[in-house]
Amino acid sequence: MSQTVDRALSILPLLAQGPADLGQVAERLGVHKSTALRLLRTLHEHGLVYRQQDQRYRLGARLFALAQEAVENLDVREIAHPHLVELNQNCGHTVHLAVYEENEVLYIDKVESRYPVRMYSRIGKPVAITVAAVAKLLLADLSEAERRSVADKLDYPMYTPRSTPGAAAFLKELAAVREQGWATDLGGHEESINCVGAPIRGADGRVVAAMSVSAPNVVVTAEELLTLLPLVRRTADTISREYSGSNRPKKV
Amino acid sequence: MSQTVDRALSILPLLAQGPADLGQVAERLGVHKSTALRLLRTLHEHGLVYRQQDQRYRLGARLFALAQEAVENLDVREIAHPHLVELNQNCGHTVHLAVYEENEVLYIDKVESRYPVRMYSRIGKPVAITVAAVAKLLLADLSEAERRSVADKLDYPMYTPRSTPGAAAFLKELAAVREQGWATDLGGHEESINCVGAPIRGADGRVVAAMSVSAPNVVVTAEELLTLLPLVRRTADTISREYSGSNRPKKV
DNA sequence: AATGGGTGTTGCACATGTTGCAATCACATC
DNA sequence: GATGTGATTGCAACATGTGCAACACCCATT
Repeated sequence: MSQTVDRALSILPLLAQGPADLGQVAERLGVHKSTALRLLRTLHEHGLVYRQQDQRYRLGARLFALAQEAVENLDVREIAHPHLVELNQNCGHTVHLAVYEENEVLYIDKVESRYPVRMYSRIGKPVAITVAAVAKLLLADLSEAERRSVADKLDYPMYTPRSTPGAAAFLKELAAVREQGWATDLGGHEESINCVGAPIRGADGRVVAAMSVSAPNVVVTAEELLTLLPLVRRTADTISREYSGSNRPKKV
Repeated sequence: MSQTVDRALSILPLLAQGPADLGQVAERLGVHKSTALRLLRTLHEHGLVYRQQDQRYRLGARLFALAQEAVENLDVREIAHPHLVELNQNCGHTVHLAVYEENEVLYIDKVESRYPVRMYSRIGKPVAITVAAVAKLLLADLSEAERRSVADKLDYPMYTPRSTPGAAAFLKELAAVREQGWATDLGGHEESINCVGAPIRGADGRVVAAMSVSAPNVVVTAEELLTLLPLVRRTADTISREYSGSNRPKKV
């Protein structure tokens, strides 16, 4: 909508891939060097872009600070956190909290497993959307049309033989999740890791976030993990109630 | 330098404080509503801004993803990480890695304490710059003029009675740190928490990052923590060597 | 139903801010 | 000291962004 801003913002994902010098930025942006320079300067003044000693540009510090402030202002996260910790203390496994936003699902909180074997994930990192239990929960709550539209847009990487193979299978899985009110990921992302998850709902019943417990096979089998389901659901419901109470919908 | 981009970017910190509606954004930006709308739309298209159900805007998901990608591409971080983990396994305490950038010091990596009592901190969060050991290390390496300039610009909040009280004291401390090649924070940020830190240097000898070990009084006394200093310094030196090797300076 | 205040949104004429060029500078390397 | 690469600046042309005013919309009142 605004050409200049559009160009400037296009620089960010470009630099996210690694540092680049003025010429590279200009070329990949399709503009004259002088134009790129001015845009970079503006980004620099706002701290979103940093200039290293060798003159190349990379993403700057304020970006982290912003992302940090943003995530800390999310109501759900704040309310959920103590409950996630408690759950972690009860079962010892890694606990995740995730939200859906514009075709992406991302972790906004995490409590690390107390076992030495941990799974890799990081707050802010986009979730493997086609297989993760939290992703299924969040997408399952969308309208029929939205689910279809999102499912069509996605890629279906076969992380493991048990990954969701395509849109049809995914939609079927979402329907099942919607029906039963909880979700699993049994080795769909990494062969040896299983998850059980449950949705967190706002006062209007819509899913605002999803949480899950993950553990590797070497610690507990999938069956054992499933016995935690009631506990996970209870925790999610507690958070839902607390969230609904403090956050009465202003509209709708 | 670019008015439009400048205005658009000014929206981000504004939204970081909490969601705002179109009118508020326009007012705080000092522009017409229609202008603010177009800027917000552009930010929205790039995923930096999200529109919630009640029409208000808040920071968007892509911001996290960007910050995430950026931090993962930092060379020092990648090289340092395994060493930080090893150090953590040897001593059990929380280990931090931080860099300096444009008047800010921020954590770029962290390995959690294995003790139940943990200190609060988070990757991406700006460090308490006047008291943290890592901040002292990073600032101590700046030129005399830069140190003076930064020291003057800072605030000196008295987190505890042992916080650095002002610019003069801070500069003196920096000189000492520069001299001795390591730094501490003994209860300067939180009464009961102590840190010891050491610098990580590039091939040209300049400090590129700093690391520290932190532990609360209840776990180890300050004296006991100081006995870890040789280990911390050794780890920092190892990282420095590895970093210098893989990262020969292109210029200067 | 009708009214009114509060939003967010669109179309448009004007001029401001942005663009690309070409020239210049900074700084290596040969 | 010449040569090449990349960053930077000044400037004139004009594409872009701007504010205005009108409109659409939602909700609360009467």
